[in-house]
Amino acid sequence: IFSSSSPVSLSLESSKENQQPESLGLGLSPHPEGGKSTPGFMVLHQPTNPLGIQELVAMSSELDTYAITKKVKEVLTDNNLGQRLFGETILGLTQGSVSDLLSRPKPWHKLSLKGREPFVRMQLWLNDPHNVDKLRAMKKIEKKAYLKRRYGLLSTGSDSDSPSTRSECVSPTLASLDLCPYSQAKKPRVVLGAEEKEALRKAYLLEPYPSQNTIEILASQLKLKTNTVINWFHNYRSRMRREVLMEGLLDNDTDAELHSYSPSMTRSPNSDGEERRLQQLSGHIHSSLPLRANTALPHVKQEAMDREDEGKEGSMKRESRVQCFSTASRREGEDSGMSPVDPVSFKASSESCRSSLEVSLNSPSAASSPGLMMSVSPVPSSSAPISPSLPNPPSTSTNHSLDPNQLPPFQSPKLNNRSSQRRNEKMANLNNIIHRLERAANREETLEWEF
DNA sequence: TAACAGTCAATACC
DNA sequence: GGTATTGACTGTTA
Repeated sequence: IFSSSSPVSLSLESSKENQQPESLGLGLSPHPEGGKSTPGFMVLHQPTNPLGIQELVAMSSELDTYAITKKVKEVLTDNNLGQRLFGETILGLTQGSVSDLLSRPKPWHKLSLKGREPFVRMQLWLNDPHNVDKLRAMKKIEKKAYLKRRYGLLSTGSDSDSPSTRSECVSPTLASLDLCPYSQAKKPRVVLGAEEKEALRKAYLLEPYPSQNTIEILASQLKLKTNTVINWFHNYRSRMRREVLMEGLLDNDTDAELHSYSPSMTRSPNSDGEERRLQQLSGHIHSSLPLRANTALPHVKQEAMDREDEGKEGSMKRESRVQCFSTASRREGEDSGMSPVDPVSFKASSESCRSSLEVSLNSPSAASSPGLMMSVSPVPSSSAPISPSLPNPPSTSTNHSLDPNQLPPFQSPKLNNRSSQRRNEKMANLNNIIHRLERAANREETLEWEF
């Protein structure tokens, strides 16, 4: 995993003799710069290491983040150790972050220094021969503390600020007495409805980088705060990007790895309760977009559109969008190897073509726009997912993914949700898409990208 | 200053 | 009870 020339040589192979037990093991403080800490779990983080974690990170050569997370997951599950315990004790992260990291590790070269930190910590932890024992010890301590609290033996001492309780008030009684200064500051979490998400997703497909105006229109029509819409776009772009990175990572992986990897990695960033079910029909990021024609959508149309001849402009705009997308993917194909649907690469072309993105979200032109075309209809790869030379021209074709009647029959999610065969089909489907896009980009087949 | 990376934490899911 | 998802936030970057 580490090159031999690495100044800091870490290896997945645990080596007892070449490491200071505490410095390469659990001895690193998760927050060397005095950042937010996780009280109650610092026992194992005595700052005995002469090198700070950041130095280690900076000196470290490339790590195989995928191998590390895979190994960590293995160790954790084999030893029945939870992500929360591991995250708070070893990484200084919360359970959700750990889950995220473990199921969707970014490639090393795509990580910032800060982003590399948890992986270095994981590597150090893996190198520690007593890693599991230490975590088990922590688990015991936690359990004891929990029992103490539970059976009323809790003093106001250190137990009360353990991670499991630190976000709460000391007790519900105190909270009800308004003695908790944070109880009123808490905002209720916004939970977007399925239709809102769908509308946002469609808007994203049309315009991954919406203008302020578009954002405001979206917000008002969906009755959301503009910040919520902005955040949604940020998050979605970010998670899209990561998803694409993961696909790339998988692409380079062996078939055996593919089979053994966590099913969650093929999930799209848009998965949630309802959509998880839809993912039976469509595994990856593009094909999982539930584009139902009958969904109520906000009418997002930029003002300029009103001044133009929509009928004539419509098809031209669609062509223009295809052209833009093509440019983006060609550029991508040349450098990082990222997928052509990466929003970063899309941005340049998107912006340069922004004036051509004036498409009503619920207009027929939107339904058949190439942006939506990219959301491949949810058919298994075995049924020829994409044909660059589909017979129907954009202006007259009906997008299959928009027609609920064309969806495969709905099946119980539990029947095949974890089916590795289906997963592989989906992955093959995605790879097929990407390769076709790249090939088409290289050949400049800008008008044949219809799926 | 917009977009980003990384993360938290509420909540849904298994 | 553990894990995954996701809206919101903070700090960084270009």
